Amino acid sequence: MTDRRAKTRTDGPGTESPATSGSATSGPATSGLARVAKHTFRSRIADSLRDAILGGDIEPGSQLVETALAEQFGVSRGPLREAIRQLIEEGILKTVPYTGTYVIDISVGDVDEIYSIRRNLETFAFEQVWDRRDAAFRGELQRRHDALTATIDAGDDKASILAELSFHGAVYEATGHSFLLHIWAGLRGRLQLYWAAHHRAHGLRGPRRDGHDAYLRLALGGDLEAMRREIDSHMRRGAEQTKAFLDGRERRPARRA
Amino acid sequence: MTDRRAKTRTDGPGTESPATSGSATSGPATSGLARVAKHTFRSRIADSLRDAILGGDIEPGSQLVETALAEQFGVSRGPLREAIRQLIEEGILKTVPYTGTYVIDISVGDVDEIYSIRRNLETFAFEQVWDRRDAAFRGELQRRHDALTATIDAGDDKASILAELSFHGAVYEATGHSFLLHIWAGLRGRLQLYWAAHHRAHGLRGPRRDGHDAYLRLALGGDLEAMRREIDSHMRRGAEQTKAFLDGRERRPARRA
DNA sequence: CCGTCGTCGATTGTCAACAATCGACGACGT
DNA sequence: ACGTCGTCGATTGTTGACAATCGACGACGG
Repeated sequence: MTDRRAKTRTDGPGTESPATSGSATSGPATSGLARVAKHTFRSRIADSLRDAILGGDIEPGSQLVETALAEQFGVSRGPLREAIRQLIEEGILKTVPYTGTYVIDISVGDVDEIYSIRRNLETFAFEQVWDRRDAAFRGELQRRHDALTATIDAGDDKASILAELSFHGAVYEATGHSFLLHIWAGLRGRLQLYWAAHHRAHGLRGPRRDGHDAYLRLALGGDLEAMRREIDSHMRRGAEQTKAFLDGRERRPARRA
Repeated sequence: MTDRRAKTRTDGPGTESPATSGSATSGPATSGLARVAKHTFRSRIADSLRDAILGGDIEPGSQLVETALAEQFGVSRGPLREAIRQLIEEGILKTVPYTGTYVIDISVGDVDEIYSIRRNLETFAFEQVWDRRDAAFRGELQRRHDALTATIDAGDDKASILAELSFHGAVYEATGHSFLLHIWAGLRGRLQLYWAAHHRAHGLRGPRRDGHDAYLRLALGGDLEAMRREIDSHMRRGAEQTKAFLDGRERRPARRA
């Protein structure tokens, strides 16, 4: 169906060299020909299903039926099950043997975990990058911040979620730290899930047009300690905001440990 | 002939697979009755295959053939492929469509990444736990340190690897931070892979009988800043040691980008 | 009226066969 | 002798059918 999907997801550690424009690896000059995107059903199903879940098209906590999904995707259950297994390991699906597969349910306890670990890792990322912030990095950060502001001005909430994640992701990518990128992919998925649910429930996540101005200024500045404090407060605000939203929908109490 | 129930195949290397995972976390009051261990082939294959890889029974970089593995495990390729997909997402296998599935190859670049992120996360874990270190935590840490020393004295290198990982894992478990535990599982796998390769190549990883004495003393003490410094130096030493080993076996240069 | 148990539909788990693709070997032409 | 191309074996990708298990509904007996 939907071909040519921009594969923005950096999968496991050791895939390819991201942001660095290098490609100066020894050997034959890469003649500019893009690799021809091996089309295997499994990978496309995984991408498509992940987008549907993280984008909020499938309610958190709802059950996925293999036969129905397989027919919907137009494939057999084999590749579908492998895609499901992949998403389970990514942490956005859960399965109970012989019973069912469910989209993970979001809880306030998870929010604290996600934001606390995110504060730690984002600080770590800035420490790694701090003395290597070149013009390319600064330009990229500025560009993504502009894109974020543009989507907010346009009122496109769904795009603003992706833009904000892209903005924060810039630092992780700049580190060139593949394992860190792998962890960030997991964090990003959770955040996207929370925010999408928030958006679906309230319509808006909040104004926050200038929510990243200080963040950007300090990220481009020279005071690492101030940047640490900004990350700290930024995460604290984010966690409070997300938890407030989740507390408001206490329809279903803690159903999972 | 359709009766595959009777097959009592040797479930791969070692039957101690369900050892380390279960009883650590504080679950609901287990009323004495152990859960009946849903036996699904997929999960057992995944555990068994992971143990074989991380334990060093399968050479890093070698290819896994589905048909051969399936026959060896006595199951069909379906469950096997799902287990493989799971291990791929865990980061210890790689696959090239229509070509092959390979155990990840270890490289010196990865070691720097693993130890740098591990230093950061282990510090984070101690910060989280520091003011909540009760008698149970101290006892558990002491107990695991004793176990580690015992395995070293016994000359059981394979067990000492697991004991050291268990010792360090105590802090992560004490945080009760599920996402942090998830990340630690990935780190632990990599470390186990490195150390197993080291052991297979050199026979020993080094003396280090007192390598964790200072670590334990500070972890039980009252100076968090000193603990931070100890983690820092501990990781630095570990990274240097592992990298030195990997540099020594430069038989096969970078075979992949 | 209530508790217990058997039955049934739904869903996941597993299997064996078939198709698509890749890498290498060897024949062929120049 | 060398490069090129077709063929073949090996391996993974995909499929549809069959078996095992779970949860719920309803019959039955108290």
